[in-house]
Amino acid sequence: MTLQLHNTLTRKTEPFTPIQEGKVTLYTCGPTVYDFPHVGNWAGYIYWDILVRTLISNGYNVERVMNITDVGHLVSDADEGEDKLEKGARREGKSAWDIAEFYAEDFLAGIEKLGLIVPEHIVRATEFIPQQLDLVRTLKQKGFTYQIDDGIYFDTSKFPTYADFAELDLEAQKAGARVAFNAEKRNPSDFALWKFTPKNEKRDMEWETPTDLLDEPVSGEAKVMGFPGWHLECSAMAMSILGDTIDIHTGGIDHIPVHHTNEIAQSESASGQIFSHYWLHNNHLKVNGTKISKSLGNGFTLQNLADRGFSPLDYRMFILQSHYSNEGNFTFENLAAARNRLNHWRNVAALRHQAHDTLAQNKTKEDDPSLAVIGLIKTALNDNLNSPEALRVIDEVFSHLESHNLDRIDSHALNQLLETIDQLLGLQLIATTPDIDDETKQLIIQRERAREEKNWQTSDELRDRLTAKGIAVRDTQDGTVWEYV
RNA sequence: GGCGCGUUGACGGAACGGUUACGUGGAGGUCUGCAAAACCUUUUAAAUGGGUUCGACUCCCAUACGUGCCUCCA
Repeated sequence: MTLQLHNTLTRKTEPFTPIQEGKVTLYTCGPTVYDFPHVGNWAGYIYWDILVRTLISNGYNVERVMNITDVGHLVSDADEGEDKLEKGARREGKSAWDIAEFYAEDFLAGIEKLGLIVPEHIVRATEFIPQQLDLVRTLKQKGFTYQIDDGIYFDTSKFPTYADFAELDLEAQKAGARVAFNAEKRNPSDFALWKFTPKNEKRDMEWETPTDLLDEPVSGEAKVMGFPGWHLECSAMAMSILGDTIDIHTGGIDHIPVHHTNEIAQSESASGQIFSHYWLHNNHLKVNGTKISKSLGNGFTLQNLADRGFSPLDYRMFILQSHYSNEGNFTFENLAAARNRLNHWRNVAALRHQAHDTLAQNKTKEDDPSLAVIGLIKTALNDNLNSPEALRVIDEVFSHLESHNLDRIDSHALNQLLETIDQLLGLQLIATTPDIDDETKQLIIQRERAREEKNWQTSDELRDRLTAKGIAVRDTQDGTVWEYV
């Protein structure tokens, strides 16, 4: 099956065809680094990691950009207009730069813990200020911008297809708007490309506004300091690194109506080209049936999970159990179910240390269930990243393997299956299931001897010693099999 | 007020117009020196009401409930 993806642009699941044969350019909207990422944030990154792995398994060379938003992402609550980074800095008594650095590092550490493939380009908004200003300049020269008191704005009425991507009803929104909008804006949907630092205010992060971007002097000041609007960075980074048109752009569904709509407007207005051929959006994760929000305190972090005894890979398994377009529900009970499933898989993976590859010669896909299922896993993922289906077929083959005696298992084929699962799903089954040491093996052999002599007391003692080492044994018709406790 | 999405068994969660999803948990059983694991069985599955159809969890309509977004909130 060729790769099919659901494209938000067309609202259809369609075959994937890259611009350039054999190569995929991919942009993933990354985090705003003002706090620890929570489980909902990570869910998206896990799903897009599966996308990358699936693309690679289809033979594509993937070049991927992920941004780290370290400036310009404003809050909208009571203290409207404030920058999240600056706010975080005030909260913690540090500078915005310190805040960005700290949480960016934490994010990168999380990528490592979850076994996510690191994007080729992880770039920070503050490293791309000149490119962002260039983009504003181009838009200004083409007549898409205007200046008001607090910044330079994009005139969405100049981009006739503005409402198409999110299927917005701009008139209806105008009528029903809850929040009073900036009266100086020409259209309610217009958004800031570049904001001016308010008078009598000193930001940690600000840059001089090039004079050629200004329609008129601001309050007679010689130097006008400012900072980029939040949407600008993604367009500037994507186009300057990957080109005017990219293959795939991913993000959370919340980005459809505003952020991605604005990205499309400013990018396509500047370049005159299609910005991205495919747009993929992950649904949001709920916690205990409700939205994740700061005020509820339900935005669990990886550290919160670790405190309760759950590993990042347990969480990865939990996420893969539901489809990226499905609204997931996180509870610790469900996470425990995922952990149990993963532990079960690890014990199947451990069978490779105990089986032989005597059957390996002349093995074909038809002969061996382990090899046969590899194709099924790829087919599932090629069907719009259907990870739950992939897990299902793995469960089936694992169940099949377990129900047979060891001598029916081909360790060579099992190894190949495990490698494939690790490549496609990143569950690190091989890395987390080392062989037992020689001393432990000796204990198992001694116990088998004791059992042959029907010396139950000795064999039970040996079993206890093995348990203390974290190894459980089960006695089958053709010998003892060990597992991790 | 506007626009949208969802509602599957104890819990999570897929596919599919007609066949046991699968996983986790509970109960019983087989096997076993005892265990464990595995296997088998079981744990009334499709919010409600209509319709289309030979046949609907799967398509259409309505109702209820839940939920998301509405201009800088993952």
